[in-house]
Amino acid sequence: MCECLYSWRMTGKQFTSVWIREPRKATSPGRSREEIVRAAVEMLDGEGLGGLSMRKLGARLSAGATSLYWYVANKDELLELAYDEVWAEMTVPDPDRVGWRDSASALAYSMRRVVLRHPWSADLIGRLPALGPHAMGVADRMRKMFRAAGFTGVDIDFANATLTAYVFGMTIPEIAWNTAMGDQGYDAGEMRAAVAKAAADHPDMLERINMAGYDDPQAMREMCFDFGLVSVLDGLERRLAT
Amino acid sequence: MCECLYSWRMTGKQFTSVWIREPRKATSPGRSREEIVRAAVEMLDGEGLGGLSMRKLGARLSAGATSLYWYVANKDELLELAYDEVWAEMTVPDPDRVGWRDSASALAYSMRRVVLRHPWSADLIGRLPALGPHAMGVADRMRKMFRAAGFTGVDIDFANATLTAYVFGMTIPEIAWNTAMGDQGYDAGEMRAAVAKAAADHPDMLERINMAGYDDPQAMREMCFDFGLVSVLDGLERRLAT
DNA sequence: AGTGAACTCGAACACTGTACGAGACCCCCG
DNA sequence: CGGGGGTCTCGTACAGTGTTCGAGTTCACT
Repeated sequence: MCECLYSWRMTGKQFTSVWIREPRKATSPGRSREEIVRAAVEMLDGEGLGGLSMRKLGARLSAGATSLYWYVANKDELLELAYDEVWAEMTVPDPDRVGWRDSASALAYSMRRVVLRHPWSADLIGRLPALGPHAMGVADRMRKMFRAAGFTGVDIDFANATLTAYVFGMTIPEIAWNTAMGDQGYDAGEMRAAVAKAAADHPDMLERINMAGYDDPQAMREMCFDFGLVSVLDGLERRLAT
Repeated sequence: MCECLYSWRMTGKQFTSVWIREPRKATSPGRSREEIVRAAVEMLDGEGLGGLSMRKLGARLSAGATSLYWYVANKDELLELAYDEVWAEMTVPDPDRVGWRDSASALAYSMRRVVLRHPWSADLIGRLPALGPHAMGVADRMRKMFRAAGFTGVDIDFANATLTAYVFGMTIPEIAWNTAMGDQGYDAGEMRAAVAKAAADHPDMLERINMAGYDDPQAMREMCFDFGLVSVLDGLERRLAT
């Protein structure tokens, strides 16, 4: 499963990001950066992170592989651009209308849904800088939300980081699981047996595996997410009390 | 920054893991699987995930590149093996002696430290199945811990997942930041200016960037981690009250 | 008509993981 | 002593990857 491989190129480059570099003067020709990013997102949605290659993306746009490099400096830069599109789909309800807790809760669920919808983004979260306009927008609204809740100073950012860490920390493995299982049909019994084998030395773990609910992991994970979210929000609320 | 690239091979393979497959009969020749994994971990520690290639690893062991495939089916499998070594370094104090809360807290800090020590593992967390003996051991001890705390049934696993999600969700971006900054000297002022540019449209975000503490991100992140951890543990404690 | 910028892209480079098959070693059995 | 036959090594080759380079094309404007 999880047939993945990564690589960090170790070129000692400067800290850069598409959002920081001076953008190329827009000239709106036939091909545009927007069009390229859109096609990239489609390709990523359809084939996953490994399914996107510059050559294939070029072919999809009826262009030579290396033509894209006119609009985009890097593949990484392209990924940054695509990544920001994902943030555009996350919604933060107005805390002044629904209260900060409901707002935070809705945001958490929105984040989870969006990432599940674009599984490739899970591999980018926390690894690519989220400095794009959409990511900034979400961060900004989150700050307002936690400020409305009563947090002040650095605590606003701490609360922010805590909630984000929880949501993504919970969702990332969920996606890995989904894609591993989604490749071919998922057989609960077979799966259980496989994991049981790995847990053979730990009777306590075996008990867990044989527990009710293991057969419907979808529902289980939803319950788990909610349990954790309520806990995190309770914990944050407690910070406000003192 | 973050000059990374990933790829998911899309071969529709079966769900497998080193820990599930029947292991090759051990014959202890000159080269051994243990030795290979040890060398791989060293290489990963030194050069990061992208610094490990089968050819280079082979060269380090004075072996041909493809010789390793006798001991290891895949690069992924090798990574699974290396990954499990990381779990071996995480410690869970006995909850019966120090109480579940201190035990959980110490574990969280231990996890963070270990992952920071092996930054490459952050790219594997939640993506590779953690079914190795060491990962199982930690999971087992965590179950005991939360059971000792008073959780029952699925709540044990929910609490487990919540804490893990928080710790890793907090630590993963921390590492991305570290490696991006570590490549060359980190200049606080320059960095601040760069991010400020990205946040130009959000005065609230700018306020954050100009806040005290932004110059010592190391200390800041430690405080942040603690803030979130206390919140999460408070939230979990609250689940016990009802 | 000429100039220079905007843009395209084929070829090449240096990598990657890994399948395959030929060979080397060595132990054991006849 | 003469072979198997398993264990193990590894050179070669293949199909990819991101990216650089430089030559070529198109086109608007002077």
